[in-house]
Amino acid sequence: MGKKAYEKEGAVAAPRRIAMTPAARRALDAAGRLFYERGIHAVGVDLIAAEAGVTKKTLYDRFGSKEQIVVEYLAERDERWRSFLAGYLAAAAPTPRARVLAVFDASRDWAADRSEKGCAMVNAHAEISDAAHPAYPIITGQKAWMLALFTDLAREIAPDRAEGLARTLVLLHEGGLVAHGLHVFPEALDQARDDAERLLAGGTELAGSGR
Amino acid sequence: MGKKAYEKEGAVAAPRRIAMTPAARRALDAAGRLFYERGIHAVGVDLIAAEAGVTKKTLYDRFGSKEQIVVEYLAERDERWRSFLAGYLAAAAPTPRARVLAVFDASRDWAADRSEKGCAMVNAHAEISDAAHPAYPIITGQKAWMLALFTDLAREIAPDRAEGLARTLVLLHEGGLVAHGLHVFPEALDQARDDAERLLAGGTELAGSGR
DNA sequence: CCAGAAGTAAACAGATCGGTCTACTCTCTC
DNA sequence: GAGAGAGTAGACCGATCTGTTTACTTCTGG
Repeated sequence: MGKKAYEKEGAVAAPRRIAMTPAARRALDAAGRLFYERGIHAVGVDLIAAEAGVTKKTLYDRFGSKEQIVVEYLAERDERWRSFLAGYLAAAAPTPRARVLAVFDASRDWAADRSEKGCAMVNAHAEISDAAHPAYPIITGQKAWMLALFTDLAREIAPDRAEGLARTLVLLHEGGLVAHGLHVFPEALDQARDDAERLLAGGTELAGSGR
Repeated sequence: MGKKAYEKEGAVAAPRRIAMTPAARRALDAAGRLFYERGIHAVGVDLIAAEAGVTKKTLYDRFGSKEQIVVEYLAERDERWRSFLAGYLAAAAPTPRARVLAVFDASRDWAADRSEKGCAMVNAHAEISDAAHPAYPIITGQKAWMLALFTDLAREIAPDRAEGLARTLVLLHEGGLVAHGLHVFPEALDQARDDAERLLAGGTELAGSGR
Protein backbone atom coordinates (compact mmCIF):
# COMPACT_ATOMS: atom_id res chain seq x y z
CA MET A 1 0.00 0.00 0.00
CA GLY A 2 1.29 3.46 -0.89
CA LYS A 3 1.58 6.58 1.11
CA LYS A 4 -1.43 8.14 2.71
CA ALA A 5 -2.89 11.13 0.92
CA TYR A 6 -2.00 13.50 3.70
CA GLU A 7 1.59 12.29 3.62
CA LYS A 8 2.03 12.99 -0.02
CA GLU A 9 3.62 16.16 -1.13
CA GLY A 10 1.54 19.26 -1.29
CA ALA A 11 -0.43 20.88 -3.96
CA VAL A 12 -0.74 20.78 -7.69
CA ALA A 13 2.11 20.95 -10.17
CA ALA A 14 4.98 23.43 -9.88
CA PRO A 15 6.06 24.50 -6.40
CA ARG A 16 6.32 28.22 -7.09
CA ARG A 17 6.15 29.92 -10.44
CA ILE A 18 6.58 33.44 -9.14
CA ALA A 19 9.64 35.07 -7.62
CA MET A 20 8.36 36.18 -4.24
CA THR A 21 10.08 39.50 -3.85
CA PRO A 22 8.91 41.69 -0.94
CA ALA A 23 6.61 43.69 -3.17
CA ALA A 24 5.19 40.54 -4.72
CA ARG A 25 4.61 39.17 -1.20
CA ARG A 26 2.65 42.26 -0.17
CA ALA A 27 0.71 42.19 -3.42
CA LEU A 28 -0.28 38.56 -3.05
CA ASP A 29 -1.27 39.09 0.58
CA ALA A 30 -3.46 42.04 -0.37
CA ALA A 31 -4.91 40.23 -3.36
CA GLY A 32 -5.71 37.17 -1.27
CA ARG A 33 -7.50 39.17 1.37
CA LEU A 34 -9.46 41.19 -1.20
CA PHE A 35 -10.33 38.21 -3.40
CA TYR A 36 -11.61 36.29 -0.42
CA GLU A 37 -13.57 39.15 1.14
CA ARG A 38 -15.07 40.70 -2.00
CA GLY A 39 -14.84 38.06 -4.68
CA ILE A 40 -12.35 37.67 -7.49
CA HIS A 41 -14.15 39.54 -10.27
CA ALA A 42 -15.08 42.41 -7.96
CA VAL A 43 -11.44 43.22 -7.22
CA GLY A 44 -9.41 45.09 -9.82
CA VAL A 45 -5.66 45.15 -10.20
CA ASP A 46 -5.54 48.87 -9.41
CA LEU A 47 -7.11 48.17 -6.03
CA ILE A 48 -4.70 45.34 -5.32
CA ALA A 49 -1.76 47.59 -6.17
CA ALA A 50 -3.07 50.43 -4.02
CA GLU A 51 -3.79 48.21 -1.02
CA ALA A 52 -0.39 46.56 -1.26
CA GLY A 53 1.45 49.86 -1.69
CA VAL A 54 2.84 48.63 -4.97
CA THR A 55 2.70 49.96 -8.52
CA LYS A 56 0.85 48.18 -11.27
CA LYS A 57 4.10 47.79 -13.15
CA THR A 58 5.52 45.74 -10.31
CA LEU A 59 2.37 43.64 -10.24
CA TYR A 60 2.74 42.81 -13.91
CA ASP A 61 6.51 42.39 -13.71
CA ARG A 62 6.01 39.72 -11.03
CA PHE A 63 2.76 38.01 -11.99
CA GLY A 64 2.23 38.77 -15.66
CA SER A 65 -1.56 38.82 -15.44
CA LYS A 66 -4.43 39.06 -13.01
CA GLU A 67 -5.30 35.46 -13.79
CA GLN A 68 -1.89 34.40 -12.54
CA ILE A 69 -2.45 36.34 -9.31
CA VAL A 70 -5.66 34.38 -8.87
CA VAL A 71 -3.82 31.11 -9.47
CA GLU A 72 -1.13 32.03 -6.94
CA TYR A 73 -3.78 33.09 -4.43
CA LEU A 74 -5.57 29.75 -4.60
CA ALA A 75 -2.42 27.65 -4.82
CA GLU A 76 -0.94 29.33 -1.79
CA ARG A 77 -4.13 29.09 0.21
CA ASP A 78 -4.32 25.41 -0.67
CA GLU A 79 -0.73 24.85 0.44
CA ARG A 80 -1.29 26.72 3.68
CA TRP A 81 -4.41 24.79 4.52
CA ARG A 82 -2.66 21.47 3.94
CA SER A 83 0.26 22.56 6.04
CA PHE A 84 -2.06 23.83 8.79
CA LEU A 85 -3.95 20.56 8.71
CA ALA A 86 -0.74 18.52 8.75
CA GLY A 87 0.13 20.11 12.08
CA TYR A 88 -3.17 18.99 13.60
CA LEU A 89 -2.77 15.49 12.18
CA ALA A 90 0.75 15.21 13.57
CA ALA A 91 -0.37 16.39 17.00
CA ALA A 92 -3.35 14.04 17.16
CA ALA A 93 -3.30 10.70 18.89
CA PRO A 94 -2.16 8.06 16.39
CA THR A 95 -5.57 6.47 16.05
CA PRO A 96 -7.61 6.95 12.87
CA ARG A 97 -10.59 8.22 14.88
CA ALA A 98 -8.51 10.90 16.56
CA ARG A 99 -7.07 11.87 13.21
CA VAL A 100 -10.50 12.29 11.65
CA LEU A 101 -11.55 14.51 14.51
CA ALA A 102 -8.28 16.42 14.16
CA VAL A 103 -9.37 17.38 10.63
CA PHE A 104 -12.55 18.92 12.00
CA ASP A 105 -10.60 20.62 14.77
CA ALA A 106 -8.25 22.10 12.21
CA SER A 107 -11.16 23.31 10.09
CA ARG A 108 -12.84 24.90 13.06
CA ASP A 109 -9.71 26.82 14.04
CA TRP A 110 -8.89 27.69 10.44
CA ALA A 111 -12.40 28.91 9.77
CA ALA A 112 -12.51 30.99 12.92
CA ASP A 113 -10.02 33.56 11.71
CA ARG A 114 -9.23 32.81 8.07
CA SER A 115 -12.42 31.51 6.56
CA GLU A 116 -15.20 33.70 7.90
CA LYS A 117 -16.88 33.65 4.50
CA GLY A 118 -16.69 29.92 3.93
CA CYS A 119 -14.37 27.83 1.81
CA ALA A 120 -12.25 29.92 -0.56
CA MET A 121 -12.20 27.09 -3.09
CA VAL A 122 -15.99 26.83 -3.15
CA ASN A 123 -16.29 30.59 -3.44
CA ALA A 124 -13.74 30.75 -6.25
CA HIS A 125 -15.56 27.95 -8.03
CA ALA A 126 -18.68 30.10 -8.05
CA GLU A 127 -16.81 32.70 -10.10
CA ILE A 128 -14.86 30.41 -12.42
CA SER A 129 -17.07 28.82 -15.03
CA ASP A 130 -14.49 27.53 -17.44
CA ALA A 131 -13.02 24.13 -16.54
CA ALA A 132 -10.01 25.11 -18.63
CA HIS A 133 -9.17 27.94 -16.26
CA PRO A 134 -5.72 27.33 -14.75
CA ALA A 135 -7.14 27.69 -11.24
CA TYR A 136 -9.66 24.93 -11.79
CA PRO A 137 -7.43 21.95 -10.95
CA ILE A 138 -6.40 23.65 -7.72
CA ILE A 139 -10.01 23.91 -6.62
CA THR A 140 -11.07 20.40 -7.56
CA GLY A 141 -7.69 19.07 -6.46
CA GLN A 142 -8.19 20.21 -2.90
CA LYS A 143 -11.61 18.63 -2.70
CA ALA A 144 -10.36 15.38 -4.19
CA TRP A 145 -7.45 15.42 -1.77
CA MET A 146 -9.75 15.90 1.22
CA LEU A 147 -11.88 12.99 0.06
CA ALA A 148 -8.75 10.86 -0.33
CA LEU A 149 -7.61 11.83 3.13
CA PHE A 150 -10.92 10.86 4.70
CA THR A 151 -10.92 7.65 2.67
CA ASP A 152 -7.45 6.69 3.92
CA LEU A 153 -8.50 7.29 7.50
CA ALA A 154 -11.84 5.55 7.01
CA ARG A 155 -10.06 2.52 5.63
CA GLU A 156 -8.23 2.12 8.91
CA ILE A 157 -11.51 2.35 10.81
CA ALA A 158 -13.77 0.18 8.70
CA PRO A 159 -12.17 -1.16 5.52
CA ASP A 160 -15.41 -2.70 4.28
CA ARG A 161 -17.29 0.57 4.21
CA ALA A 162 -14.47 3.09 3.93
CA GLU A 163 -15.79 4.86 0.87
CA GLY A 164 -19.24 5.50 2.28
CA LEU A 165 -17.82 6.59 5.60
CA ALA A 166 -15.41 8.98 3.90
CA ARG A 167 -18.16 10.48 1.79
CA THR A 168 -20.31 11.08 4.83
CA LEU A 169 -17.37 12.80 6.50
CA VAL A 170 -16.92 14.99 3.42
CA LEU A 171 -20.60 15.98 3.56
CA LEU A 172 -20.37 16.93 7.22
CA HIS A 173 -17.15 18.83 6.63
CA GLU A 174 -18.32 20.79 3.59
CA GLY A 175 -21.69 21.36 5.17
CA GLY A 176 -19.98 22.76 8.24
CA LEU A 177 -17.97 25.19 6.15
CA VAL A 178 -21.03 26.42 4.27
CA ALA A 179 -23.12 26.75 7.41
CA HIS A 180 -20.25 28.64 9.02
CA GLY A 181 -19.74 30.97 6.07
CA LEU A 182 -23.39 31.85 5.72
CA HIS A 183 -24.00 31.95 9.46
CA VAL A 184 -26.82 29.45 9.23
CA PHE A 185 -26.28 28.63 12.89
CA PRO A 186 -23.46 29.34 15.34
CA GLU A 187 -20.40 27.14 15.62
CA ALA A 188 -21.29 25.01 12.66
CA LEU A 189 -17.91 23.30 12.60
CA ASP A 190 -18.25 22.20 16.21
CA GLN A 191 -21.55 20.67 15.21
CA ALA A 192 -19.86 18.92 12.28
CA ARG A 193 -17.09 17.66 14.55
CA ASP A 194 -19.57 16.33 17.11
CA ASP A 195 -21.57 14.65 14.37
CA ALA A 196 -18.40 13.05 13.03
CA GLU A 197 -17.55 11.87 16.53
CA ARG A 198 -20.96 10.25 16.97
CA LEU A 199 -20.66 8.78 13.51
CA LEU A 200 -17.32 7.19 14.36
CA ALA A 201 -18.58 5.98 17.72
CA GLY A 202 -21.16 4.02 15.76
CA GLY A 203 -24.00 2.09 17.29
CA THR A 204 -25.35 5.08 19.17
CA GLU A 205 -27.64 7.62 17.65
CA LEU A 206 -25.96 10.25 15.56
CA ALA A 207 -27.55 13.50 16.56
CA GLY A 208 -27.66 12.74 20.24
CA SER A 209 -27.07 15.77 22.37
CA GLY A 210 -28.71 18.69 20.69
CA ARG A 211 -25.91 21.18 20.71
CA MET B 1 -47.95 26.48 18.19
CA GLY B 2 -47.83 28.35 14.88
CA LYS B 3 -47.63 27.20 11.37
CA LYS B 4 -44.77 25.10 10.15
CA ALA B 5 -42.02 26.91 8.30
CA TYR B 6 -42.77 25.17 5.05
CA GLU B 7 -46.42 26.14 5.33
CA LYS B 8 -45.70 29.78 5.73
CA GLU B 9 -45.85 32.04 2.77
CA GLY B 10 -42.90 32.21 0.46
CA ALA B 11 -39.94 34.39 0.24
CA VAL B 12 -38.80 37.70 1.59
CA ALA B 13 -40.77 40.93 1.47
CA ALA B 14 -42.66 42.13 -1.58
CA PRO B 15 -44.11 39.50 -3.88
CA ARG B 16 -43.03 41.04 -7.16
CA ARG B 17 -41.58 44.45 -7.66
CA ILE B 18 -41.17 44.23 -11.41
CA ALA B 19 -43.82 44.22 -14.12
CA MET B 20 -43.10 40.94 -15.87
CA THR B 21 -43.70 41.89 -19.47
CA PRO B 22 -42.64 39.34 -22.12
CA ALA B 23 -39.34 41.11 -22.73
CA ALA B 24 -38.68 41.35 -18.98
CA ARG B 25 -39.43 37.65 -18.67
CA ARG B 26 -36.93 36.74 -21.36
CA ALA B 27 -34.38 39.09 -19.84
CA LEU B 28 -34.72 37.61 -16.36
CA ASP B 29 -34.52 34.08 -17.72
CA ALA B 30 -31.35 34.89 -19.64
CA ALA B 31 -29.88 36.77 -16.69
CA GLY B 32 -30.63 33.91 -14.32
CA ARG B 33 -29.01 31.36 -16.56
CA LEU B 34 -25.94 33.52 -17.17
CA PHE B 35 -25.56 34.60 -13.53
CA TYR B 36 -25.71 31.02 -12.36
CA GLU B 37 -23.39 29.60 -15.01
CA ARG B 38 -20.76 32.35 -15.13
CA GLY B 39 -21.16 34.29 -11.91
CA ILE B 40 -22.86 37.60 -11.28
CA HIS B 41 -19.95 39.99 -11.72
CA ALA B 42 -18.76 38.21 -14.85
CA VAL B 43 -22.02 38.90 -16.71
CA GLY B 44 -22.65 42.35 -18.12
CA VAL B 45 -25.98 43.91 -18.98
CA ASP B 46 -25.08 44.04 -22.67
CA LEU B 47 -24.68 40.28 -22.68
CA ILE B 48 -27.96 39.78 -20.87
CA ALA B 49 -29.72 42.03 -23.39
CA ALA B 50 -28.16 40.25 -26.35
CA GLU B 51 -28.93 36.76 -25.04
CA ALA B 52 -32.51 37.72 -24.27
CA GLY B 53 -33.04 39.46 -27.61
CA VAL B 54 -33.90 42.65 -25.78
CA THR B 55 -32.48 46.16 -25.88
CA LYS B 56 -30.69 47.70 -22.96
CA LYS B 57 -33.33 50.37 -22.77
CA THR B 58 -35.98 47.76 -22.11
CA LEU B 59 -33.77 46.22 -19.44
CA TYR B 60 -33.47 49.52 -17.63
CA ASP B 61 -37.11 50.45 -18.20
CA ARG B 62 -38.15 47.24 -16.45
CA PHE B 63 -35.50 46.67 -13.82
CA GLY B 64 -33.88 50.05 -13.26
CA SER B 65 -30.45 48.64 -12.47
CA LYS B 66 -28.34 45.53 -12.76
CA GLU B 67 -28.50 45.15 -9.00
CA GLN B 68 -32.26 44.86 -9.23
CA ILE B 69 -31.91 42.16 -11.87
CA VAL B 70 -29.70 40.27 -9.43
CA VAL B 71 -32.29 40.68 -6.69
CA GLU B 72 -35.07 39.42 -8.95
CA TYR B 73 -32.92 36.50 -10.06
CA LEU B 74 -32.30 35.33 -6.51
CA ALA B 75 -35.81 36.07 -5.27
CA GLU B 76 -37.35 34.13 -8.11
CA ARG B 77 -34.98 31.22 -7.73
CA ASP B 78 -35.78 31.13 -4.03
CA GLU B 79 -39.50 31.13 -4.73
CA ARG B 80 -39.18 28.39 -7.31
CA TRP B 81 -37.14 26.19 -5.02
CA ARG B 82 -39.67 26.54 -2.22
CA SER B 83 -42.50 25.77 -4.57
CA PHE B 84 -40.63 22.79 -6.03
CA LEU B 85 -39.91 21.52 -2.54
CA ALA B 86 -43.51 22.04 -1.45
CA GLY B 87 -44.60 19.61 -4.14
CA TYR B 88 -42.31 16.91 -2.80
CA LEU B 89 -43.44 17.55 0.77
CA ALA B 90 -47.09 17.34 -0.25
CA ALA B 91 -46.52 14.10 -2.13
CA ALA B 92 -44.58 12.46 0.70
CA ALA B 93 -46.11 10.13 3.26
CA PRO B 94 -47.39 12.19 6.18
CA THR B 95 -44.68 11.07 8.56
CA PRO B 96 -41.91 13.44 9.58
CA ARG B 97 -39.25 10.93 8.52
CA ALA B 98 -40.70 10.65 5.03
CA ARG B 99 -40.90 14.42 4.82
CA VAL B 100 -37.25 14.85 5.74
CA LEU B 101 -36.28 12.38 3.05
CA ALA B 102 -38.57 14.19 0.63
CA VAL B 103 -36.42 17.29 1.09
CA PHE B 104 -33.34 15.37 0.02
CA ASP B 105 -35.24 13.83 -2.87
CA ALA B 106 -36.32 17.27 -4.00
CA SER B 107 -32.76 18.58 -3.76
CA ARG B 108 -31.41 15.64 -5.73
CA ASP B 109 -33.90 16.18 -8.56
CA TRP B 110 -33.53 19.96 -8.46
CA ALA B 111 -29.75 19.73 -8.52
CA ALA B 112 -29.74 17.25 -11.38
CA ASP B 113 -30.92 19.75 -13.97
CA ARG B 114 -31.03 23.17 -12.36
CA SER B 115 -28.16 23.26 -9.93
CA GLU B 116 -25.24 21.63 -11.68
CA LYS B 117 -22.89 24.21 -10.18
CA GLY B 118 -24.12 23.96 -6.61
CA CYS B 119 -26.42 26.17 -4.59
CA ALA B 120 -27.12 29.50 -6.30
CA MET B 121 -27.45 31.22 -2.93
CA VAL B 122 -24.07 30.00 -1.75
CA ASN B 123 -22.50 31.01 -5.06
CA ALA B 124 -24.12 34.45 -4.95
CA HIS B 125 -22.93 34.88 -1.39
CA ALA B 126 -19.37 34.37 -2.61
CA GLU B 127 -19.76 37.44 -4.81
CA ILE B 128 -21.70 39.69 -2.48
CA SER B 129 -19.58 41.02 0.33
CA ASP B 130 -21.78 43.78 1.64
CA ALA B 131 -24.41 42.65 4.14
CA ALA B 132 -26.37 45.78 3.17
CA HIS B 133 -26.80 44.49 -0.38
CA PRO B 134 -30.51 44.07 -1.12
CA ALA B 135 -29.94 40.47 -2.17
CA TYR B 136 -28.37 39.55 1.14
CA PRO B 137 -31.59 38.81 3.08
CA ILE B 138 -32.76 36.56 0.27
CA ILE B 139 -29.63 34.44 0.57
CA THR B 140 -29.55 34.18 4.34
CA GLY B 141 -33.34 33.96 4.41
CA GLN B 142 -33.37 30.78 2.38
CA LYS B 143 -30.78 29.14 4.59
CA ALA B 144 -32.61 30.18 7.75
CA TRP B 145 -35.85 28.88 6.27
CA MET B 146 -34.30 25.50 5.46
CA LEU B 147 -32.99 25.22 9.01
CA ALA B 148 -36.44 26.11 10.33
CA LEU B 149 -38.02 23.50 8.09
CA PHE B 150 -35.66 20.78 9.31
CA THR B 151 -36.20 21.92 12.88
CA ASP B 152 -39.98 21.67 12.55
CA LEU B 153 -39.68 18.17 11.14
CA ALA B 154 -37.07 17.15 13.70
CA ARG B 155 -39.33 18.33 16.49
CA GLU B 156 -41.92 15.78 15.40
CA ILE B 157 -39.29 13.06 15.39
CA ALA B 158 -37.40 13.77 18.59
CA PRO B 159 -38.54 16.90 20.43
CA ASP B 160 -35.77 16.65 22.99
CA ARG B 161 -32.98 16.87 20.44
CA ALA B 162 -34.71 18.58 17.55
CA GLU B 163 -32.18 21.39 17.17
CA GLY B 164 -29.16 19.13 16.98
CA LEU B 165 -30.91 16.79 14.60
CA ALA B 166 -31.96 19.66 12.35
CA ARG B 167 -28.44 21.06 12.28
CA THR B 168 -27.02 17.70 11.32
CA LEU B 169 -29.56 17.50 8.51
CA VAL B 170 -28.53 20.96 7.33
CA LEU B 171 -24.89 19.89 7.27
CA LEU B 172 -25.67 16.81 5.20
CA HIS B 173 -27.88 18.82 2.87
CA GLU B 174 -25.46 21.69 2.28
CA GLY B 175 -22.56 19.28 2.08
CA GLY B 176 -24.40 17.31 -0.56
CA LEU B 177 -24.97 20.44 -2.64
CA VAL B 178 -21.34 21.46 -2.47
CA ALA B 179 -20.07 17.97 -3.24
CA HIS B 180 -22.48 17.83 -6.15
CA GLY B 181 -21.52 21.25 -7.51
CA LEU B 182 -17.79 20.59 -7.34
CA HIS B 183 -18.11 16.96 -8.44
CA VAL B 184 -16.25 15.72 -5.38
CA PHE B 185 -17.88 12.35 -5.90
CA PRO B 186 -20.82 11.15 -7.99
CA GLU B 187 -24.40 11.37 -6.78
CA ALA B 188 -23.56 13.34 -3.69
CA LEU B 189 -27.19 14.08 -2.91
CA ASP B 190 -28.08 10.41 -2.94
CA GLN B 191 -25.31 9.91 -0.42
CA ALA B 192 -26.71 12.75 1.68
CA ARG B 193 -30.19 11.27 1.47
CA ASP B 194 -28.97 7.83 2.51
CA ASP B 195 -27.01 9.32 5.38
CA ALA B 196 -30.10 11.21 6.50
CA GLU B 197 -32.08 8.00 6.30
CA ARG B 198 -29.59 6.14 8.48
CA LEU B 199 -29.51 9.09 10.84
CA LEU B 200 -33.27 9.02 11.23
CA ALA B 201 -33.32 5.25 11.60
CA GLY B 202 -31.11 5.76 14.64
CA GLY B 203 -29.50 3.01 16.65
CA THR B 204 -27.76 1.51 13.66
CA GLU B 205 -24.50 2.75 12.31
CA LEU B 206 -24.71 5.80 10.12
CA ALA B 207 -22.43 5.09 7.19
CA GLY B 208 -23.46 1.49 6.80
CA SER B 209 -23.57 0.44 3.21
CA GLY B 210 -20.70 2.12 1.49
CA ARG B 211 -22.44 3.65 -1.48
C1' DC C 1 -59.07 57.24 -33.15
C1' DC C 2 -55.91 58.04 -30.25
C1' DA C 3 -53.33 57.83 -25.86
C1' DG C 4 -50.21 55.18 -23.50
C1' DA C 5 -47.46 51.31 -22.62
C1' DA C 6 -43.92 48.27 -24.49
C1' DG C 7 -40.69 47.66 -27.44
C1' DT C 8 -36.46 48.28 -31.13
C1' DA C 9 -32.18 50.49 -32.76
C1' DA C 10 -28.29 52.76 -31.82
C1' DA C 11 -25.51 56.46 -30.30
C1' DC C 12 -23.54 58.35 -26.24
C1' DA C 13 -21.38 59.22 -21.52
C1' DG C 14 -18.21 58.62 -17.79
C1' DA C 15 -16.00 55.31 -15.12
C1' DT C 16 -13.34 51.37 -14.65
C1' DC C 17 -11.26 47.32 -16.50
C1' DG C 18 -6.77 44.63 -17.56
C1' DG C 19 -2.53 45.72 -19.35
C1' DT C 20 1.63 48.54 -21.33
C1' DC C 21 5.08 51.91 -21.37
C1' DT C 22 8.67 55.53 -20.34
C1' DA C 23 11.61 57.61 -17.14
C1' DC C 24 13.84 57.52 -13.02
C1' DT C 25 15.78 55.69 -8.31
C1' DC C 26 17.82 52.53 -5.25
C1' DT C 27 20.63 48.69 -3.96
C1' DC C 28 23.17 45.01 -4.48
C1' DT C 29 27.11 42.31 -6.56
C1' DC C 30 30.86 41.13 -9.54
C1' DG D 1 32.01 51.52 -10.86
C1' DA D 2 29.11 49.35 -14.05
C1' DG D 3 25.37 46.52 -14.80
C1' DA D 4 21.35 44.03 -13.36
C1' DG D 5 17.29 43.51 -10.72
C1' DA D 6 13.56 45.49 -8.07
C1' DG D 7 11.10 49.13 -7.33
C1' DT D 8 8.23 53.98 -7.77
C1' DA D 9 5.47 57.42 -10.33
C1' DG D 10 2.28 58.09 -13.53
C1' DA D 11 0.70 58.64 -18.22
C1' DC D 12 -1.50 56.01 -21.57
C1' DC D 13 -4.31 52.31 -24.39
C1' DG D 14 -8.34 50.01 -26.09
C1' DA D 15 -12.01 47.49 -24.35
C1' DT D 16 -15.75 46.97 -21.46
C1' DC D 17 -18.65 48.38 -17.74
C1' DT D 18 -23.28 50.37 -15.99
C1' DG D 19 -26.41 53.53 -17.29
C1' DT D 20 -28.85 57.38 -20.36
C1' DT D 21 -30.89 59.36 -24.25
C1' DT D 22 -33.22 60.31 -28.73
C1' DA D 23 -36.11 58.86 -32.32
C1' DC D 24 -39.21 55.73 -34.04
C1' DT D 25 -42.59 51.56 -34.14
C1' DT D 26 -46.16 48.47 -32.68
C1' DC D 27 -49.91 47.00 -30.22
C1' DT D 28 -53.95 47.48 -27.34
C1' DG D 29 -58.02 49.33 -24.70
C1' DG D 30 -61.35 52.95 -23.94
